[in-house]
Amino acid sequence: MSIRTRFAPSPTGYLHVGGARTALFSWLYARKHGGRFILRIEDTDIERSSIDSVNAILEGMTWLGLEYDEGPIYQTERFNRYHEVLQQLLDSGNAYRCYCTKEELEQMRARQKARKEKPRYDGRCRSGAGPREGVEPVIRFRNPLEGAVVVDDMVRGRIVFANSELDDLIIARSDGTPTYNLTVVVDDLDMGVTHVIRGDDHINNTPRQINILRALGAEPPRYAHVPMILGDDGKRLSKRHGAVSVMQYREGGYLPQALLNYLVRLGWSHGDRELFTVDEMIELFDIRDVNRAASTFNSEKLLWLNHQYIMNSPPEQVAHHLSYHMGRLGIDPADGPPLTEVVKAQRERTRTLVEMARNSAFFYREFEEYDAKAARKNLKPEAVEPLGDMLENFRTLPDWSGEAIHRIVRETAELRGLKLGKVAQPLRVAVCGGAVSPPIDVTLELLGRERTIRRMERAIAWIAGQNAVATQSDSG
RNA sequence: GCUCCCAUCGUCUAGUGGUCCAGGACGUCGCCCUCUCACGGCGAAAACAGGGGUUCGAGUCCCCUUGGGAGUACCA
Repeated sequence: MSIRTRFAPSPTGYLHVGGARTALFSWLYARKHGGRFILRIEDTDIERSSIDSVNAILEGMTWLGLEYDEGPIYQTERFNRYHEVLQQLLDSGNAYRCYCTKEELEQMRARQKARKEKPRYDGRCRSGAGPREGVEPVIRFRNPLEGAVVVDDMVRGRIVFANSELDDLIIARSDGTPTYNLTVVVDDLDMGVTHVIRGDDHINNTPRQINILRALGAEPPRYAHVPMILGDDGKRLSKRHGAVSVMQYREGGYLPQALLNYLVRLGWSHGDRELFTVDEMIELFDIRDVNRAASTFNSEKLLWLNHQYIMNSPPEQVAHHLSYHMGRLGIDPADGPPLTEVVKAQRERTRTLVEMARNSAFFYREFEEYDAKAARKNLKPEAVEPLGDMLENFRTLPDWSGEAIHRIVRETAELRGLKLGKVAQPLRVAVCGGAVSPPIDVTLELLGRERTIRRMERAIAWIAGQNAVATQSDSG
């Protein structure tokens, strides 16, 4: 039998990293076994679902490259089917109408809690309650009273639930709409899902779903409950923990590959390996190797991984993603050196694309002003002469190459009896505005002769200006 | 409260009864390289939650305690 997995988010917010990892695991499992991966949108809670959320989820999946083979399937389009199953359950006696009011149920729960019991429906309508005026009934599933449900979970092993712990859950609201536990069961059944891979917050729902499945005369799929991802405070990851939306990582300058690699290693490992291409993940991943314990999201390690991918991915690929961030800064890459060259020059010193874009802006447009600290330290009167020397040489340099530029910088230092840093640093600040850039020869080569000369002149003038101000205030 | 799940360095993890005075990675701290920032190289500190068993032998199996998490909805 060919394997079919699914990712079934409810569209009540963006795609967050926890959901993305669950989706990744499902996707990998299907890919590894040559099966199919289905995307299903669980939007039966009309109050809380939104089209914006659907789009946000789709956008996140696309950016990560988790393409689905079927779907998206919307549960709201399957109401006829759910009603059919509901009727079937009613007819077979596996479900019944319940006329208890919300108030009654709340009181029941309050009393149970006061007695330190587990709050649950006591089954008062189970043996055939008659209609009550002004009460639209809900439909409840008639859960077996005795016996146990055994789940052989692919990551947890065997879990046993006593039916006596379960109550008769609501499978249709009083407005007739089906609830989650019914729709998952029907959908997984209809869609031929063979492996349900989901967060372990669903473990407690599993025995109920299995009971419904059995009442329908179906065999349950295999289950794999993967652990949750916790925030820095040890609590379940949520919107309170800041950047948890997948798309926020795009904005933050992360490569989708890096996020995927980080996510797959959270709860799964293959010996001592840290870096996996997507193809390697598909080859090596096994749901049985997934950890049982919850893990904490560590932004520092993600940053390191992102840097690894920036350094080791093909420059063209990095450049492609970088152009998005250049665009966000209002920069047109046509106004300067090729982006792939910038990537090669910057990749070792920037851990995110946002950083790379920001630190490379000077290649494409003038910077507003010098970094105060860098200027104070390097653009001093004693820098004027070496800068002037180099400027003259640069004007007449026959070939504007890194080697030639490097030779001039080195010779200037030797001629003036200065350490290389004393010459290179002022030059760096002059052309890029700050104290940090790629090696000076690489920087100048990419920047081009025109811009280099203009900025050196500007720096020399600026130093003179500073000097004049200082002299003035001295005499005043 | 009740039910279920979980427990190796700060974090992610390796480890499936002996080869573990516990290995790797991130981070941290030294040193080296160096025109800045980095990259890179070398090195260091850092963990089997506690207690009982089982066994010749336990991080590895069992039980209890403790600590965390989830569920307990006419949410998914």
